[in-house]
Amino acid sequence: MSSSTQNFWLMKSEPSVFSIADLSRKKKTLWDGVRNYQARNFMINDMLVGDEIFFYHSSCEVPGIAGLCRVSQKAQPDPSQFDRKSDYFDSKATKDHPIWFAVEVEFLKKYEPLLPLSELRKYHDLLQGLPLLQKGQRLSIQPVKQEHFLFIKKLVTNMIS
DNA sequence: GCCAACGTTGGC
DNA sequence: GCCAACGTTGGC
Repeated sequence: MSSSTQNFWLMKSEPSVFSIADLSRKKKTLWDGVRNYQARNFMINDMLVGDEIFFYHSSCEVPGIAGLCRVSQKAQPDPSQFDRKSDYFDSKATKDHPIWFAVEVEFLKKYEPLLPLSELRKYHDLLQGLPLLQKGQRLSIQPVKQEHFLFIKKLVTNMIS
């Protein structure tokens, strides 16, 4: 994946914690609190400024793709790992040797209504290999193939019009 | 609330 | 390095 061209992603968030509406209000946010090595490595190694991201609502009444954002700053040490009062505090991390990283993301669009997971499942043939649709897939940051990304964008457009 | 699937931890 | 036990994720 580590090319200089644009990559595409899906990032999960529980809307009760941070929703697409929150991002549209803030415009930009540091994607902190990721505590999974695979997700971290995607941020460090593969996420480029300008990469587009589906903002996914998980663990909620209607899980699905709730909007679009993009990487506005490359990965930097996640400050929450140093914060004793944070849920994301990590006693093993030091400023010289941070463990966790975060990219900054910028709001682009809110999808209204969101594109439900149940709707995406109807296209499992066309979306073959999309991590989101794979059984047991819990990764909070997932790569999305360009063809899948464009197809899903089209679904959103058709759904809204 | 249930539970399958997964990642992490820690004893050996 | 193995693997059982545990904690977490997340759809339903």
